[in-house]
Amino acid sequence: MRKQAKTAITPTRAKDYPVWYQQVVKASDMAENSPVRGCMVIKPWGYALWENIRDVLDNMFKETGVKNAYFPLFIPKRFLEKEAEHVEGFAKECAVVTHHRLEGGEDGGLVPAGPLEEPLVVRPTSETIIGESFSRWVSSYRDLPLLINQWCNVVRWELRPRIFLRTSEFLWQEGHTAHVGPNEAMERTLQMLDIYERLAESYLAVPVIKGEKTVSERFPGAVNTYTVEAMVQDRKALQAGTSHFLGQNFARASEIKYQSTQEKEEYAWTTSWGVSTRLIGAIIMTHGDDDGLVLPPKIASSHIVLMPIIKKPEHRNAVMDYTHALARELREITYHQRKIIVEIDCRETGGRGWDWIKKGIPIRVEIGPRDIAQDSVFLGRRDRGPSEKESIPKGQFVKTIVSILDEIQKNLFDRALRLREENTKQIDSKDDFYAFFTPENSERPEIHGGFALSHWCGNQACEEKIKEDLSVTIRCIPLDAEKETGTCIACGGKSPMRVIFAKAY
RNA sequence: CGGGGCGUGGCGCAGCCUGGAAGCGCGCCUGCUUUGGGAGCAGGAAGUCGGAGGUUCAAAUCCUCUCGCCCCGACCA
Repeated sequence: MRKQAKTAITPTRAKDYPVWYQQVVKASDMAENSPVRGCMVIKPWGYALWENIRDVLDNMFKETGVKNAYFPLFIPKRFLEKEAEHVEGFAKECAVVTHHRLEGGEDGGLVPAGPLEEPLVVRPTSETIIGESFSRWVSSYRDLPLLINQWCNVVRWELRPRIFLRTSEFLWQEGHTAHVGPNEAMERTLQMLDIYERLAESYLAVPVIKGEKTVSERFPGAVNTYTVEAMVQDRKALQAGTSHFLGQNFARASEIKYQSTQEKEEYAWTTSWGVSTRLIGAIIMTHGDDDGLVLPPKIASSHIVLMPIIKKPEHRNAVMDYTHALARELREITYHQRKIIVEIDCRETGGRGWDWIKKGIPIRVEIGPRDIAQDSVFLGRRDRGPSEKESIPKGQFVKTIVSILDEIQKNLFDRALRLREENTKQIDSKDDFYAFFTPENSERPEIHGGFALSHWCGNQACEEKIKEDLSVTIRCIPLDAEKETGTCIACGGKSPMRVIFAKAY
């Protein structure tokens, strides 16, 4: 009967997922590209998400004894050269500062002058410079464990940037700890992984799988790398956080030594762990729909927008008073350690409701004279269709707002989990495996594939072969994987367990 | 950096092949009208057609170079 249902975002996810993603970022007013390729301007609506993620994590870290500190942006080049694998891993993507001054050039422009004696590298990660500090801070077993975190930006020169997912500069937190022994360090590594899981699942409503990375996917210089992997709506894997057991590699490189109770000099055992603004990309791709962003209430930039409906001037005062009174009432309510954030949108245009849908605000409330007469509000929820709105008594709304938000939060998680489960397959035959990861339309690949739980013999060559053939990699070896013998999907050799294969961001 | 696609008001697009006064939809501003759930009518503001050269009487349109964005590949949180 009606013209086809319009979506607020074109193209839709099914039509062109990458372009859809960019349109959501734009339409939700979260961020924009900067004049510098690969960098982004994070606007208030996007930055608020980061602040909320930061607050949640920061508290969790501190509950486990971690302290915040700040280390310099610039790292002397020789520091990066200390750990061989580390050098190799990061050398290709480092920004290097070689001068400390600009001088007037011939054509009125500026030219770099004052060359530095030793070039400075803009931190791609801070293991080396923090290691240098740690080496001076640690001398006795009594100084351990040393538990430090910093919130900062880092730079990794990216060839193919994607806003929030892979930018040349991004914001993150990097935790660095030093311990007396391997067990304690490993325990910390996994403890932080648990925190990332908790952040992802109970705050971002993003289901994740904890696992260990294979050798080829490991952090350069690490002994083990652990990850939380999410599946986003085009069924690709997204690494949402990593935690590394560094063994004594960096302690050796940076001379982090302590005297043990036996009066022996020992190298410390270290860890590092981080999550970045990439998480915002994970939120967009996990929950967003064809009408735009969908924000999980627990970390939403704002929770509710109130939209007064004023058709006749004589109603104005009554409607505005009612709206402001409701806003005051709502702002007193605490939702998971945060006061509820209420927006009031007084624009008198029809499209404003859609602006808020595109921004992903969990709850929209329309308030007009008729509602006021019944002392009720007209409510729209972002986990439901744009026109599935209902009138409910104001008192009830205020009383149940927390549980409504919780319900939305839960619905988003359940929906995301269902998507992952529906697209996770145990695959044992090589043909099925190749078919699973091959689109029907190779020109314009449709959304296909997912997570394949398949056997792998542990041989790097097999992993490499799959990657070459299909651009599919082992996302992780799940920590809770059951021991189950089988045959390797690539070579047919013996395999002790299933791992997760997927295309990845 | 290699292959493919695309850059036209804030957003989405047409026009380009065949050169001849910059258009459409949404949004924005003003006014009037209007069951309260993506309103209607009328008027209006806003673009050096990504940038630089060139061909031409005339370039959004043809040619060359360049920059940016998206996809595929190499690299990666």
